[in-house]
Amino acid sequence: MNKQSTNSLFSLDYEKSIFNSEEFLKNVAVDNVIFGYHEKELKVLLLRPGGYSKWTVTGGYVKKTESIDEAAARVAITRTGLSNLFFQQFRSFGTPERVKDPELTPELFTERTGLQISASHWIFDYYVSVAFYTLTEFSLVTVNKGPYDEEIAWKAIDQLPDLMFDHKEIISEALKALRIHIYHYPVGYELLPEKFTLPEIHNLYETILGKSLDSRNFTRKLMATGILKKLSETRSIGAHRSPFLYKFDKKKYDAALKNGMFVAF
Amino acid sequence: MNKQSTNSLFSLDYEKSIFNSEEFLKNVAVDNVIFGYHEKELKVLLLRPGGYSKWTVTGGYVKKTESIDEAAARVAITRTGLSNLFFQQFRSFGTPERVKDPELTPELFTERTGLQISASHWIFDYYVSVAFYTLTEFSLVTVNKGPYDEEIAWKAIDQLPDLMFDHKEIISEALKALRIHIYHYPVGYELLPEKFTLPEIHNLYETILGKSLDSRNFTRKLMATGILKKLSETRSIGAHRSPFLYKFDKKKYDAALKNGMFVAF
DNA sequence: TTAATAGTGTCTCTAAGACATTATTCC
DNA sequence: GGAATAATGTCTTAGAGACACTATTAA
Repeated sequence: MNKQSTNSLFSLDYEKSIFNSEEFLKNVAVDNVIFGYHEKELKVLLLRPGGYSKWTVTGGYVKKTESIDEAAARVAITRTGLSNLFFQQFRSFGTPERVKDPELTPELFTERTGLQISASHWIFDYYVSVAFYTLTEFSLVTVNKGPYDEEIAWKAIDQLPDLMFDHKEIISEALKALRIHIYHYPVGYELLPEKFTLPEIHNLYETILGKSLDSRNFTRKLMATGILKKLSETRSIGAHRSPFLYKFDKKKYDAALKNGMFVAF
Repeated sequence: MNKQSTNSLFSLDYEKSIFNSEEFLKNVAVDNVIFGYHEKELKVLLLRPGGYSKWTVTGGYVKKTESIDEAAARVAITRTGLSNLFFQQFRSFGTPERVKDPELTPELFTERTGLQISASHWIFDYYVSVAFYTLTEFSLVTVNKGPYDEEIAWKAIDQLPDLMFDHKEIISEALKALRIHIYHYPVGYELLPEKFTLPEIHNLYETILGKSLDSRNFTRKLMATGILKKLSETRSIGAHRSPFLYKFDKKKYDAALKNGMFVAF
């Protein structure tokens, strides 16, 4: 669990080529706030680039041949190794001040990477971040560092370290968007095992919403959506009554994802 | 009403300079879907560039010194002459296919504008549009054509002409976003005269939502939000009972804009 | 039997939705 | 008086929210 590697999805040459190649759109990037859930904890995947004291959310540039959605998916796959994660665009951020940081100057950039890049290069202009959030079960993930990253780690959303640029605001807006999302769409398919218990999904909702929910009302309302199927199996959890297992009714789940639903928790 | 002019906010030299200057961010633009309401009609402000058969929503590039919000506001001010309009970012659009149009090729571009621009220039790469919508009362507006625009006009949202690129989808998403917005925030300050009647705001809501609302329930729910103040004056409307005039309670209106509210119409 | 957790039913109260009559104005 | 529009009250019903007891398991 919580494995970490610097893997072959990254190469130094590849990263270096970004700044000079004609492969990428200029002045645009995607940021992807990767939320990880595991046993009542909601965390976010953060990086600390080498030589910096501050952390960043995962992100990347957009290739001229791919859409912004594809770029966000590529970021998630590169960092987590998992494809087909649920992700959602929620806002774009763009102000001239947003990429100003005393630790990121052309001089320090050169010092850090060994690359000679003119101070008038477009990467020192401000860029617009199209921001997404992604949901995953973090115990399934082997996180991948890039060559310029000193650390990559899951951080609890209520104990965030110092963040670079406006990334604190981006995370806070991502969480707001997720909390609105959860009232209008089903959540959980990527966050729970295939078979799970009512207390497990109850905990998931409480964790994401950051508040406790009455179990009787929660169950009544969740079952009323029709997205769950009760199985006849139970899970043994020691010296306690064994909870029943449930599965998502994938057809109804997908229909609810597409058409929306409303549950007032 | 519905005036039109080519005014000094535009100049040909200025427009030409966009493509070569270092003043703008590359591969990013803002699109601003300007909705205009007047007497039970919801319209959108569209342009038809000279030499094209298709129409576009208003938009523009982003200066390196301004935020995307400022760019969207600048677009609205330039086109309508009005400042302080309500506007809202709702989504960003970015796929390699989105700016492909058989009428927009480097050759045709040169033919149309007389500008020699290399086919590898960044304006022929795809760009990401950060999309906003703006609300205004269209009888107050004097619309402004740019030097490359052959026509500018308000078009009813259910009778849109052929639109360039993905602008049909952008308008459709803007309308969806506006309809969700109207359930969570007050709407009307920029769309109604200072003093207005209940039937007038009732029509506004019916027009935006595209459905009829029971007047008794509508009044009850709208008054329950507290954003309206009933005046003792009435408006004379001919051989009918004179409706009372109302004003927005600006303090409560702004608080509701900031904190959100919920009204299920 | 005890300790821990799972599972579930009922009451109250608010508010959404459906619905029709009276009031005002001017001709 | 008639024609047009404004204004408003009540009933029903669905569901949100508050609340507590019984069932199961294994030590």
